[in-house]
Amino acid sequence: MTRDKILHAARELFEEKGFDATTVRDIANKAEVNVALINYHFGSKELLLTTLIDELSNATHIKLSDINKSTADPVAKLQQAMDIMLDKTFANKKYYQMLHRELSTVQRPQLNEQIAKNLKRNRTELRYLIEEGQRLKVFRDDIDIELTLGTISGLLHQVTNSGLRDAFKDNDNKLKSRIRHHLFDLMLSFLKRK
Amino acid sequence: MTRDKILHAARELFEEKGFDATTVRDIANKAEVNVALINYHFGSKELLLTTLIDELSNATHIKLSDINKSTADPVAKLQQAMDIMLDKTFANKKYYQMLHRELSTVQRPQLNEQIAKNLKRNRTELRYLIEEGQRLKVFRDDIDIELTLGTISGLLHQVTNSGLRDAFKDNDNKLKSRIRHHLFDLMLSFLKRK
DNA sequence: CAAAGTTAAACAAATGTTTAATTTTTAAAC
DNA sequence: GTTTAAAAATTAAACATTTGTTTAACTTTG
Repeated sequence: MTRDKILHAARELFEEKGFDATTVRDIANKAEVNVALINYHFGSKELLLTTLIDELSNATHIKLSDINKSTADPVAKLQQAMDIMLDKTFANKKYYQMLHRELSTVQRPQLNEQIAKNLKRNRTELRYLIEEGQRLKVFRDDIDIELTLGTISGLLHQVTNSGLRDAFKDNDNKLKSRIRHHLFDLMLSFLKRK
Repeated sequence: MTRDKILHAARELFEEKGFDATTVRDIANKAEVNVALINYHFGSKELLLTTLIDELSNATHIKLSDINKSTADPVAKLQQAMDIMLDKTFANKKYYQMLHRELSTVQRPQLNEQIAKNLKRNRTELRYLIEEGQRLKVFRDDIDIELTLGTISGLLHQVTNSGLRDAFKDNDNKLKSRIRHHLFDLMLSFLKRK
């Protein structure tokens, strides 16, 4: 189907080169369809991107709510959550790269809203998980939760955006287990009551 | 001087809207000079950016080498270093935002090299500081240094790129001291030997 | 007067989008 | 099952802007 061919080609190009650097003709060529079909099916290049993100937001969503429902202890829950986040992040590295790249621009403000809302969902669940750990007196309660969440997403951002150039000599699996270990170590030595 | 007027206008526009979204005519208008003068003085729009970053790299460089030379204990040194990094980061927020925005694109690879080299200087000094703390048996030596550095720069990246939207309701000074406190707390509970 | 600096205009290429014509698909009528 | 007409999809071409850059004439400076 034409619509899907366009979406597929657009995803690859937006993820690879970014929205601005990708022309509608690039997309049309890769999808092997006529240029005009992009505007015919999506209205505009920008609406193509919004549609794409909308459709991918569910597929890439990091679902932590199940963990919150379980009765495991806070430490185990946090580890599960971080594992899932790591998996999703690595599985959709290019996609997150694209989101952050687009988020860093100031044009298209409503698209920024869309992306920010998208990324925010994970934070809410993770915050809840930490707060629960605090209520159960397992985690310290004299910490800055917002910045704790920022620490985690900051590190994951480094993963997706190759801020870790040197560490990136490793292959993905090796790197993932390194980050996993570091993140557990870091967060637990910070969060756990002494 | 024309050259400086252009550089000054270019900095403001690149920091605000980004390189691609800024046109040479934007720059010429803001600098109140003729468009052709940009190419006359700098050769091209891209060379204008490289020149700008070159000239700013010294002004914005986070100089940690003095700290490394001192004889203070590792904890104090680390705190000093993080203080300086925080100050520089806040003082040049828009500038770092621009660097990371540009770094996230894949066009202009040699410019990426330039920026990466620029950002890397800080990491080297900080790594040395931590390694020294390890030699003095003050810091743990079973940690992943590369990812520890990534954690710090990841958090600072969140600062410059408003990944901390919610926390950003605070003014800069309030936010800076929050981050300072969090960073000290986080890093010391992670790094210090028990 | 020669070199450097400045100007307005033109240039060439690329961009997202629209148009108008043509083909294909859909679905109802026979 | 075939016909038929409206709707949907596709096409090539054109369109209107915008872009960074160059040119050629000029003014200013040393």
